[in-house]
Amino acid sequence: MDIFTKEYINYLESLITIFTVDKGIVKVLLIRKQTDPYKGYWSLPGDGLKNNETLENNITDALLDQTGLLNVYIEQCYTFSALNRNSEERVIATSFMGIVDSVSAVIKRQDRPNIISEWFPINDIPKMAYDHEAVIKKNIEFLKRKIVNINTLKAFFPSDFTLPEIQKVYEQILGKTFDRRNFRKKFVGLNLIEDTNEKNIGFNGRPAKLYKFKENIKQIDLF
Amino acid sequence: MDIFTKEYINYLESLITIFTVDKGIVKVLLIRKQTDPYKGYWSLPGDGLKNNETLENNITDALLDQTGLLNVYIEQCYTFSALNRNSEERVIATSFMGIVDSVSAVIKRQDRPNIISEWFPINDIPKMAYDHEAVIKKNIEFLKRKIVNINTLKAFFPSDFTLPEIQKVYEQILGKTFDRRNFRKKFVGLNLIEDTNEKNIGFNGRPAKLYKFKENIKQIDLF
DNA sequence: GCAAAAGTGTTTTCAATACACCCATGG
DNA sequence: CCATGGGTGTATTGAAAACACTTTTGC
Repeated sequence: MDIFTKEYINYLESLITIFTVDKGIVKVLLIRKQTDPYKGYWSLPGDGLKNNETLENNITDALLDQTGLLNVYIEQCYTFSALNRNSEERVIATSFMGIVDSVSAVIKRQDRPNIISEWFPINDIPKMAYDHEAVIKKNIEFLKRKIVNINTLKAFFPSDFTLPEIQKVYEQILGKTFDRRNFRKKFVGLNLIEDTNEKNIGFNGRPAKLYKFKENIKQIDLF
Repeated sequence: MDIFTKEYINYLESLITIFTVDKGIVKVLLIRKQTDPYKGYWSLPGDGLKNNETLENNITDALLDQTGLLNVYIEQCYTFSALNRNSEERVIATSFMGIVDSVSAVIKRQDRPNIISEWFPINDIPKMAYDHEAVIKKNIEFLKRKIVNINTLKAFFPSDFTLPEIQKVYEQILGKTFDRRNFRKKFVGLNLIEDTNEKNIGFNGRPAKLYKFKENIKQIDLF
């Protein structure tokens, strides 16, 4: 190949939309820009790609460095190559979608006072830097296709969960509502979960049963 | 950003798996490598990405230049960034999936005797250069998810088609068989196609009816 | 005891499946 | 007239949808 010349030099970055569910609300993790351009706007975690690392390593490292999140379930979504997507020089971005459970979501690094991060509900995204709003949208679309997969869902709920919780996650991501009885009937019928015989006390109303996913469930699509 | 330094310099290429259906067989377009490395092996069409073009423009141009194919339905699939995927220097590849109908598929450029291209059935792929076999696999998986979409299917059959033809395409890509009567019932029931009142003569057996897609059909998923 | 949210069962409806015979063409 | 492949209709099955009342907790 003769592509190792000046006009073929490109710069890449990885970006990630991390999802979690916080008290029943599906949220994404954003970082506040403290320098121009787009000072005060919000942005996705991510980093420039060095030529000795893979995109997957890069985004995993960036995530740990910027948010302290470890062992995050990630999937590659899309590569954005519009010439004007970055305001300065031309940078290509590969976006990822990530999921953390609500417990891991709170363990964020506090030793970086210059990194301000915050969880935002997916239908209440603040003003975003660069093309990051379009990136989030694309990644939400990706999640929409993936959430029907049992492993993707499991990333939200690695340990105990209630059926109403899971139903709410589906309803927010898929943008439609389900009948509680039919949802339960279908979900339990799939034989993927088991009752922990514990209850989700401390909330209004009758406490919901706590379930957990069985070990070694096979990869299937629900819905 | 401070990423515009030597260690952040990356080289990219686009690759595309073009699908078509030829006498009922789903095939992909490959190009024979005539120089080392991998001389005699087959490879996907594609090209290095200059820093003043988008991936989509790049792959469209490369396709026209290398195969003469124009107005191809394309969708981005995946970006491969393994350090050793290209045998020489490190090159990142973004793969696309493309579809052409059987009529357009034969119009290939003959003025490039040094480019040898050939259509191969998807279950009879020859020995591939670099990681292109893995790329094809990933792109076939992508097509598998996309073929249920009416617009993707339409790219295979922009004009007349028969129901047995479409059924065979589904069967090959999804890897399962359908009952002829049930397939027809469902497909016709979707109200997406209209009878052209012509027949597919010249083949063995009773000639199949020719249909065409209606104008302005809304984007839906079948199956 | 009242509000809030969760658990439970039955009926209906519609789509998916299974299945067998006849029809139109080429040779 | 025979081989080949395409077109058609019906009965069955199963999953999705619709729907109302009771139960458990917090306050």
